[in-house]
Amino acid sequence: MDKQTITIYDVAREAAVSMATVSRVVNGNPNVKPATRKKVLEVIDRLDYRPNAVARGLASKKTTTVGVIIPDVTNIYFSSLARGIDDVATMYKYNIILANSDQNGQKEVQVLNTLLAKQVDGIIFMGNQITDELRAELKRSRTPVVLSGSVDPTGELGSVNIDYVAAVMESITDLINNGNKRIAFVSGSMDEPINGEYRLKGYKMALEKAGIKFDKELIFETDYSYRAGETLWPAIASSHATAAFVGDDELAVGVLNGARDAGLRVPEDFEIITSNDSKLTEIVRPKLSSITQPLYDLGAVSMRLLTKLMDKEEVSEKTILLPYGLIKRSSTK
Amino acid sequence: MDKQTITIYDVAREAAVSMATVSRVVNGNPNVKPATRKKVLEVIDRLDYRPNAVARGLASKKTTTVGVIIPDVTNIYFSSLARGIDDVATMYKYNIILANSDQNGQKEVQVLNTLLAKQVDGIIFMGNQITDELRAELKRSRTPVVLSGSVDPTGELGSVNIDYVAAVMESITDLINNGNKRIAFVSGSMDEPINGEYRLKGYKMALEKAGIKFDKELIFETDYSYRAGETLWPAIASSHATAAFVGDDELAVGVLNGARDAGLRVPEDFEIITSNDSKLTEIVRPKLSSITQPLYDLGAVSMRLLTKLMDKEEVSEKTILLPYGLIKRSSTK
DNA sequence: CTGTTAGCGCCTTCAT
DNA sequence: ATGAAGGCGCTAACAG
Repeated sequence: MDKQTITIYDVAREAAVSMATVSRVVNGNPNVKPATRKKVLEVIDRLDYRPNAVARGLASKKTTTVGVIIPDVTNIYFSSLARGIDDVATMYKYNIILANSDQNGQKEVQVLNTLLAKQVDGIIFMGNQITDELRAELKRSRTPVVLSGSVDPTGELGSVNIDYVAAVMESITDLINNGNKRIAFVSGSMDEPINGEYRLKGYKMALEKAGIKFDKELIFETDYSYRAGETLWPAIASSHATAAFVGDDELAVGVLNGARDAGLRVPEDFEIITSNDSKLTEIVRPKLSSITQPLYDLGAVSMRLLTKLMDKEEVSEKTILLPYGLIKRSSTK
Repeated sequence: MDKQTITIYDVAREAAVSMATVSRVVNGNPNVKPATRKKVLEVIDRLDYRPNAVARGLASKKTTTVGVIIPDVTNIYFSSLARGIDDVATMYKYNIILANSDQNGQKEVQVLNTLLAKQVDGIIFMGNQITDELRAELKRSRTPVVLSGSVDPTGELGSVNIDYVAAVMESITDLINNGNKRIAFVSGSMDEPINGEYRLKGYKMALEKAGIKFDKELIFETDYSYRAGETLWPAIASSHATAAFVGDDELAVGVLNGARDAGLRVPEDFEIITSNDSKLTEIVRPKLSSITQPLYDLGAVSMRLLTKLMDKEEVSEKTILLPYGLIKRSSTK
């Protein structure tokens, strides 16, 4: 009936010591005579005792679990980050409660609240938009938070990502150097700072430097999905763009397939450069040129930063930028 | 400093009732006079009180969280299941602790133990092999378990999947009808029952029915990864197979690209049929023909089954088979 | 080095 | 309908 009935008290009795002592050996407290430690360990083993993490959490006010809010695990970009997060979490003895939010402000707030109710020691948030309500809740709870692969224009939250402005500027410049004058900018909602502020800025800077006039007809806003890219193709085609920068790999693959299924040759007739360098870029044909960013590391570093925050260590910089690169595969000339 | 200091006790004092009453309204216990309920609710709102789930878990012995052991979130097949699991979990007010195992027996046992230490109310396990040790641990803990998308030959664990034998048999038959006599069977480790028993059985049955002799040279065992498929291609080529059944989509894409990069035309020169009908099958060119299985639903149903088990409801059948299908896309004639 | 004693915040009988 | 009291299993001072 009961999950497990052996408590620290049983061990104490069997080993003829106090529960405090048992607690000490369980927690690796050095103040225990080797002999009694051995004895206790033996009893623990014999009784197959396992500390109840919930009770421990209540008493110590630390649950060794962190909440991870993710738009959709099914998206390879986010799941890659998640994997890095989990690995580092495990390394530091934490577990993660994963919750999908679909980038929906409502759900995010709700999920955050249940996470806080569960007394998570910290939170990692993925999502490109932070509603005011969410930000408010986040601040009210005095729980450490770090954004993973998401920017916070205000800089008040910990975050780790790459220099989107520079990365996009570089990739656009590349496209320009290949002779393209009309370059489509395809992304998710421009309301998301990462698109509307950072990436767009990089795009504009590159154009400006090359003396090309900005044309808002070349800006395409849609979802982060394969289907969205495919569907978008006709519109891109009629904009007379000869190349596209795309903000998400799945989306990029959609554009790629849209173009090819329409009879265009990539990169001869149309060039594409994408943003996340996920597995997908190598899986499709032609392989997609991409901004490279260390997805796994982004997650891993986020979690590492969070551990510091949770330990109340001093961190010199709450906003960490990881190196990015540009890899030319076969979707660009 | 403290995460949250308002306790049920504060609310009780402010509302001039006992904490028992507050507990009652919080838990929706009907034995509370509407008037006092209203008063309490008001104070709760004013003080912005939120029940501490850890304390609640300790007292009630239920944490409303379930553990999910997954080989790798980054694999689209598993993440699709995970998404279904999380959605249903949310629906039933549960949260999931997600832990990656890499299908490594050691890690699985370890992860299982920390999950149990955290007093999860139930466990969903994904992974194609259950080591004896793991099975033993699973049984010892009296925690409900259901396998999601994984078979348990012994049938003692709850599980939800599709009829792999029939599905594979059907797809192989299809390949045979297209004129193929030498069909490669590409899968993960044959030690995994899903491959070595179920799928292989379907494969053999189809051959037998068509009067084709089984040739073990056509059996290829490898990892579930894109790279593995690509790497495997030369071997497949030299086996003179004219078609392949593949047990995993990423792997199948690897084989596909391996074949195409080697100059073959698919499906004219080589046919491929894969197993999971994940997003990938539609993303690549040619699109992959596949056994179809409701990935999201597999996860969702698993979680639903788990809720029943956790509630100690009677379940007529612990092994649930969901319908599968076969979709002919462009990698088969 | 080891034991005692309070809680941690909430649920749950048992009375009233 | 409501209150009082005893845990749930463990940590954390505080004494010795």
